[in-house]
Amino acid sequence: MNEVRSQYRPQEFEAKWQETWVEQGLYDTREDPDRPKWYALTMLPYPSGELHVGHWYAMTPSDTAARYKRMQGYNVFFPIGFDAFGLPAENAAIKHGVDPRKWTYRNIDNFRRQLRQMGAMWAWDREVVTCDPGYYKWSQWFFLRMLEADLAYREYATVDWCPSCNTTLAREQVWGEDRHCERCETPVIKRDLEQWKFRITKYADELLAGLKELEWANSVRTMQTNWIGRSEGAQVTFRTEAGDPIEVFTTRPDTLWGATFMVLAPEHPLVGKIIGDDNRTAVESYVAQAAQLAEEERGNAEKSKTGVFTGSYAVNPVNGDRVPIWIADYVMMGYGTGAIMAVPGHDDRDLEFARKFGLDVKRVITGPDGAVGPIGEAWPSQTEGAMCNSGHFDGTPVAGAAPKVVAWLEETSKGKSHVNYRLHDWLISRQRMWGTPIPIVYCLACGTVPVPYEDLPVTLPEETNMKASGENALLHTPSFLETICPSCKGAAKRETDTMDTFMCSSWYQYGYVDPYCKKGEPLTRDDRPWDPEIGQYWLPVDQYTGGIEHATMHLLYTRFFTKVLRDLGIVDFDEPMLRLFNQGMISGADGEKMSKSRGNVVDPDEVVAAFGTDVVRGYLMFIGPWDQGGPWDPKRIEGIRRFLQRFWTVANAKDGAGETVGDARELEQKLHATIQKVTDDLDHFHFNTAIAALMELNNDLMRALPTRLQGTDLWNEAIDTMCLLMAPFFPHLSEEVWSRRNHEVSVHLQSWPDFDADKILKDRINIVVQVNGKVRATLEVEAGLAEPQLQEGALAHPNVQAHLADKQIRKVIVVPDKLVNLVV
RNA sequence: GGGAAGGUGGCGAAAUGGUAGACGCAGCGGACUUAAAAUCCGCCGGGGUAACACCCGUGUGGGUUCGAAUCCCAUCCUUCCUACCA
Repeated sequence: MNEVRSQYRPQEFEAKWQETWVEQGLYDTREDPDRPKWYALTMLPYPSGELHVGHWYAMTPSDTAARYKRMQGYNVFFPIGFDAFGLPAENAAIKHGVDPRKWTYRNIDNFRRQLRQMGAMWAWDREVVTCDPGYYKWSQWFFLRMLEADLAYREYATVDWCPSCNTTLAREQVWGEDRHCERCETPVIKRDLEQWKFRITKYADELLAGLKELEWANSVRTMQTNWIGRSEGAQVTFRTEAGDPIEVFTTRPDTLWGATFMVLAPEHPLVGKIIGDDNRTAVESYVAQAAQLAEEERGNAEKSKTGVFTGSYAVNPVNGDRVPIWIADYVMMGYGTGAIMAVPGHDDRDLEFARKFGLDVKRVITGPDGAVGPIGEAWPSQTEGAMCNSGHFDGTPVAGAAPKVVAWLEETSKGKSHVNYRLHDWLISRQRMWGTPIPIVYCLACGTVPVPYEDLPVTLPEETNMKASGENALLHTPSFLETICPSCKGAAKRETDTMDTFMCSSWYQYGYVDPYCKKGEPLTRDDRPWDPEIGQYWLPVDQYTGGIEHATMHLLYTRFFTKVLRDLGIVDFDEPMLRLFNQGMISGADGEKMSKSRGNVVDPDEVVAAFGTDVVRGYLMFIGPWDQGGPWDPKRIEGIRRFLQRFWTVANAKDGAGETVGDARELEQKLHATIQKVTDDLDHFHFNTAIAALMELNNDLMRALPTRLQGTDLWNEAIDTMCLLMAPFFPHLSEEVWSRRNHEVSVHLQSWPDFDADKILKDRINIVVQVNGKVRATLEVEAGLAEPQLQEGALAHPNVQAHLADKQIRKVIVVPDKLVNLVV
């Protein structure tokens, strides 16, 4: 038989099928109201130098899932595009003198070629490139609409600045304990600048509440919840003895009576005003020192506390206590009001500070034993104890005390209920040229003037004057910079900051449905960025897939953006992506993160040349659970190649069937069980176990190959079904085999196979017999055997009898078709 | 300090209350071959046995249950996120 077996040579047919699918328009997009739609979206790539095997890891399972939905009868939309603005292009321009536009489009060409090699069902007819003016004019249009709605604003504030990238960053792009730039890992510094921001904090509560509705992984929802950082409490006004108000935020209004001092952040605006003359030198040098200190050291909780007394006092509004005002860098200007009331009796940090500087410690909540004993350590419990030393609140149980105190604060105008968020407004200004220009003009006469809708897009200049210093080239490009004020027609200058590229990716899922809508026409305020009918059909996204690294960046921004679009009347839903699956990361063969410097990067071109696309796809899906990631192991890719070879062998077998009788019933059972298993696994993104199930069925077919089963109707049904089940994973091989079996219409236009539940039931079943829960025997019996017979069979087994010996059977547990447990 | 995900053979893993290790890699043995590659067949957690039996085994210690990798409590370790957050 060996001589009739042919070799599986994917290189001989993969390219052919890719061309055929394009010719046949197999993956062209059509809105079809008669079929249910399924919008499957995978995070769009940034076209850096080359496609990485990490892209394959993210994208091929997404494609498999999309293909599966399509075979189930959905009209599937699986678009692709390029997130094409960003610093690498600009850096290449500065370093090598290449035009960032040329650099980017050249990379995109290469990406397209490599993406086509995946054999994925991309909707190329709806491709989007975010650096095309036809795309970014809509980003500018959104900006203008948000400006009108007071959701975009300009503010002079302290911002994070990356000295290496020469630009400001959003809070979300500052990472780690040392507060480094997300891109280049340089620690950021603080700068005071006038910057554009989006009012994402306005949606904080809704962004929190919406998470409950989403079929997203817990980890992402938790990360967003923590990032938004909602805490309930009260804002209370303390006053200096001179009468200046100092607002503090506290989550423990029930401990107000225990405030024995106050602490301001060194950057607090009141600091200059309240310094007593005797303390001026000390305070000023402390503030100067704090400004010098890197955030990383300030942020380090291990560091022992430092601080300085201002010489001023404030009055505690609830009991009139005179409390000293200190300055210390453990209070951060960026959270709450930048000032705190310190309650050392009930807060560890305040206690540490009080001890170090000899400040009063007062207990206003009774301890666990009900005593108001000596202060050993801070007593932070919010559930045990009762208020004391707190005027008429004495005796109030601490559980539930806070709302009562807040109500009283409001009645007496000493404070008010307040919710504080960790979330900051989204800073979108970037001092870089390779981005979407912010459509604003600055005029000496008229001030800040938005570019009129009909003048959009504000396009980037063809030629730019790149500076080796990395300074924004737009500042040095007069053709861009110098303009005319839309309002007074006088000379004016354009905003040279561009938008954070997360702006582009906040709405790309909408851009895909109708790319570059209103080509060439002047825009108006009332235009729509995509045809509402097309949008109505496809939106929102049904299934999103991508890495978890975007949990508090892109995934938060795009949710915010959708809520804005809803409030602008552009979409009629609240959430952009209903389901989200986060794949893991593929690492190098050494288990380390793939990177050029480590030399462990796998080039997809090379492995595809060696093994073919289908093998690479299959290998990536077989590594392990998709959300877990794992190392690239060059040896294990052989396993998938062998599997596909064996399928090829089985599927191309002709004649040569042997004399032995195969078990048809067993094969039929396995066939239907496999359909069920693969269907169920694909529903849950369990690609690895789905492939294992396909391997099992194929192994059974290998065993049946030399029997008389080969060539029977059942055999042919099994091979055809294998083609269908394999099609989403291995689109080329299954198409090749399908066509060799004389099917005329593409395997990818077939329906997903159904299984027959009756056929999955086995005729004969192995029953486990346990004595005291330990397996002592197995019995092969016919399915559905009644309990008494099962029990009888179990007792009759010699090994079971040996274990029963002369013991008394106390209890018998029988699980039909599964096991008998004898308790003695 | 707070949170999330994990911990199972030599390795990637499977099993979500019912035969632990499916499927695959590596390894070992065999067939084919002058030989090798490829391909095919078989074995493959540890101890134990001539072979069975039997004993041990899912990070660790308890618990629930006829029965636990799976559920509960405690604890250790790994990875990630977050953090003087008031």
